[in-house]
Amino acid sequence: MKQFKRIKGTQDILPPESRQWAALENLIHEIMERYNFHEIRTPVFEQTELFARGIGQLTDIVSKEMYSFQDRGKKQITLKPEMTAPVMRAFIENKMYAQQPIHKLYYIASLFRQEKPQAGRLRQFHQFGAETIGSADPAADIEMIDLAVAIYKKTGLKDLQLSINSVGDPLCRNRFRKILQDYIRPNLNLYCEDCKKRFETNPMRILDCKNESCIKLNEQAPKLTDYLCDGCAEHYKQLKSGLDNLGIAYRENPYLVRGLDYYTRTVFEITSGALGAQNAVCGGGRYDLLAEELGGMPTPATGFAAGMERLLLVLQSQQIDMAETTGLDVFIIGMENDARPIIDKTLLKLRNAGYRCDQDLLKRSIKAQMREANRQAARYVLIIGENELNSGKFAVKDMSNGIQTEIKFEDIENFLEQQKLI
RNA sequence: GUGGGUGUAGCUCAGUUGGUCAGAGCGUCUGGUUGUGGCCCAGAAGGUCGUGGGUUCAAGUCCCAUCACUCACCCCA
Repeated sequence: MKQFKRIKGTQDILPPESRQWAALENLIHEIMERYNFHEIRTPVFEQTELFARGIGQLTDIVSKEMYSFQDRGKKQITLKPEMTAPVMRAFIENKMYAQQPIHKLYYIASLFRQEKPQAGRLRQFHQFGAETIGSADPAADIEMIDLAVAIYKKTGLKDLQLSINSVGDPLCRNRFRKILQDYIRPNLNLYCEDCKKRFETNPMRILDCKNESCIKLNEQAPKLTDYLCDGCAEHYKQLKSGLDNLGIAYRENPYLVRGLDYYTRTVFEITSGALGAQNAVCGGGRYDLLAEELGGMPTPATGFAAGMERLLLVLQSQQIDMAETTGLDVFIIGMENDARPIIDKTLLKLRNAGYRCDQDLLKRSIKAQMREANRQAARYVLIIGENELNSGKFAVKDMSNGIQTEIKFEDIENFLEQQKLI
């Protein structure tokens, strides 16, 4: 028989690994609510055009990485490759601006990008993130960075690096673009092939090139932060002093350019040395023009997105276990068929009372069942065989010390109560 | 799309210049006195050595192809 395999770039998250995921998700919910962000959930797919318009036609994501298809109604559909555009779409479509002037939203979502998989990069992957829609104040950017840092800190992660930059607004960016092109043009033929292509389409990216000779050529290159307009410069200055005020360490990286077209002013990135080549664990920034681009009223906004697989990889490399491993409170071993009703009722009663309990479902020998109880790290084992059926008492074994006592069937809950397991 | 690496029991891997090479550890199962775990001991189950060709008297072991996985480039979370 043919066996099925998962699609390339996808993963099965199995126990016990799934416990790490649940712990991380719980932590995200907790911190987000603490910062007064509220969860938003959007569909896994959207009209293709939403992403083409929102993210930018020329970006790698849109031009070559989207999972797009035509549905039976001949509509162009795309599995969402990122969350900011869908969130903004939902904000506009649901007229959320009419409820109140500012919305602080967060999400945990599965995203899809058809790239070649490698360490820390999958085709179906997960991000959590937040968006503050409605505020142009640098305070919103500061809170956003603070929020991301707070979540990482809470996981116990160490050695993360925060990089920040300002990419200005379209006016100062276009002005800078010409200045930059003028600087590069005389030496353009010395740059790598990729950069030659970028020269017209996205010259800012040339500054971000990792090619050694390009890095050399760029050493004296002008920096956008030196050419910001007054408004953008002031915004950037306030961002930095705000981070200083919170004691959040950052590194200014004038060459930090993000891959999505919608960013304005603030951009930032958090990286970890513990990862391989895909070391960006979080990226974000301000996107004041996206709402208009998607057909809404001009609405300033800022946000970030963080990769959960990558975060979990770093946690693993730093040997941080977020999911406390707890064994069972009670494991019930039965040896007689007649014990079935008592086992079932006891389990129901104890589970309702909040104890973690289980039983053997394979009709195994008592020895095998004891081994199972041990494997499950059960604290107490209740044994019920012929003798116990006759006496109306469980043989109760404390697995931590091997001491065994007898407890009446109906007294078992009181007994456990006294042990203060919960 | 481009390049590198790897594919042997459920898992992690040994398998020398082609000729007891089909193995180890872990895991699983069974047993080590009557109805009792962990440690220890004994035993068992489990693999057409990714797949398909080829070379050879003989191929996990060489050659070719193919598939899968993986890492890196590009880019990104």
